[in-house]
Amino acid sequence: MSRSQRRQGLPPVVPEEARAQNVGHCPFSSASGCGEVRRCPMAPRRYHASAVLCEGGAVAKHVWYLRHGTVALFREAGDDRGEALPWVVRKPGALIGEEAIVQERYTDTAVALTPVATCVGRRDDVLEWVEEGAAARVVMELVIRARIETPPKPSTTDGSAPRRVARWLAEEAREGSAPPMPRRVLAGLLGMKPETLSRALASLARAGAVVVTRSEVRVLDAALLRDETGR
Amino acid sequence: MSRSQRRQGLPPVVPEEARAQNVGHCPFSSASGCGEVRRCPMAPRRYHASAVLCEGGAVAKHVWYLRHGTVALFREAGDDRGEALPWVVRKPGALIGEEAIVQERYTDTAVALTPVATCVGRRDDVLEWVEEGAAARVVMELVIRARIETPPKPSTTDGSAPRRVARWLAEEAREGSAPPMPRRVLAGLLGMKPETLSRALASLARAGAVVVTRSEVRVLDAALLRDETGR
DNA sequence: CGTCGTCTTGATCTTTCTCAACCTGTGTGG
DNA sequence: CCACACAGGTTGAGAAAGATCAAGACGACG
Repeated sequence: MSRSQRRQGLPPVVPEEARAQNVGHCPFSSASGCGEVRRCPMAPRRYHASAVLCEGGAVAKHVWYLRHGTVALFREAGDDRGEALPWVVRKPGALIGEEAIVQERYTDTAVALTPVATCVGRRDDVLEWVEEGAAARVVMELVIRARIETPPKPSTTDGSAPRRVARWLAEEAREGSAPPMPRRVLAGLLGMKPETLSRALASLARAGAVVVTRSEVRVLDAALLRDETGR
Repeated sequence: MSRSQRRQGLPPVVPEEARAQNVGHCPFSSASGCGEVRRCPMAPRRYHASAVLCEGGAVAKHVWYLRHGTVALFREAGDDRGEALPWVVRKPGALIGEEAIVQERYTDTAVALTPVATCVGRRDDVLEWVEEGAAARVVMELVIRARIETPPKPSTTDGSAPRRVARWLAEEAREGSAPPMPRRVLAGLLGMKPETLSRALASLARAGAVVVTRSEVRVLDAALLRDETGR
């Protein structure tokens, strides 16, 4: 796919290789050079695990580009005061708080799941900057990619709990370990309660497909996992 | 929010009023004027209800801007051969098949739920065109808006079936009628089986909150619906 | 007017939620 | 350094919700 972009003349803002390796290169720095003497408005900034980058409903002040680590997005479910559920996990190469480009307030609450390295930009700077074509192209590509990668949140309709868990592991962990995140977050992403997730993981462990510790889920037998996944 | 955009100099590509009235103005036509003598690559085209605009996995040839009607997006669930589930409904003012800007193939299958009016552009033209800043800005805004408006697909975790249905109706139908779509699609969006949706609607009808016919769901008592929604 | 697909309704069975107790690793203060 | 409290996670038993299977009703359309 990056081949076609090159053919079309659209520079791959985040080279596939870089994305794959989670290299923390910020695509904006290169984009900012295009045709105008202006510094990239995005400056490096780190957060510790469980830090809250932005809060849904709050006035938007910043936009982030995620270079390292993972961030979970929570959205208040309409009238569900309090209890916000995670609905997607952003990985390196994604934007956080990009809704600020289009509206005054954040829609989602963003919470770091791991220590996180970002580039932050002040909203005003980013808005001004996006008016030039280069930055807009970058943002456009990042947002489209994010939407492609975002899998619809599964529900009971998409298979039993163990199956959904197996599917997620097959996708996210492959042969290695699953990205670290609290059980309640993963449960939310998979449309089940933490207790159900716990049971599902236990059953996969019993089958010998995974090893589960409190802080890690490691895939032992991908084939076995696929069995559980399919059918 | 549109106020702030104006202040920032970012022209509102889709005026709020127009969006609200579902007026089918294509924002690209105005954007295409900016600074260059080039015609807008998007040409009007209509589809009948249940037409398939594009198929997930197929080589991308076009990108659509939706002016009138609604379109459902289906995604093949990993290994679930066949049985694709709808995961979002696009309304006027959204793009369809925008993944073509970033990759060679469509990710989702797009099906018209109603008669639909669009502007279509050939992928190559759109790619070329997006390289200029103006079009990229427009695309960027549309995609970000779409992601904001896309509610995470609810699961049993987000309340019982009748509750989820009530919530959806309160959001989508307000005091009037719900957007027309097959039951199986709505059921998919709400993370339940058609049978369950049917029962949920029946229970809301029994409570006097809605009137349900085979082809229409009309809200009678929004307050009652809200009761069902909350708690 | 008959056929077909979609939707509804009913009866049953499975799954998952719920509530509760218990476990375990972490961090705290004595 | 140890005891202890605490949050997050696990496990168990019971109840409820939804899925499933099957039969019928309704509407669209030829």
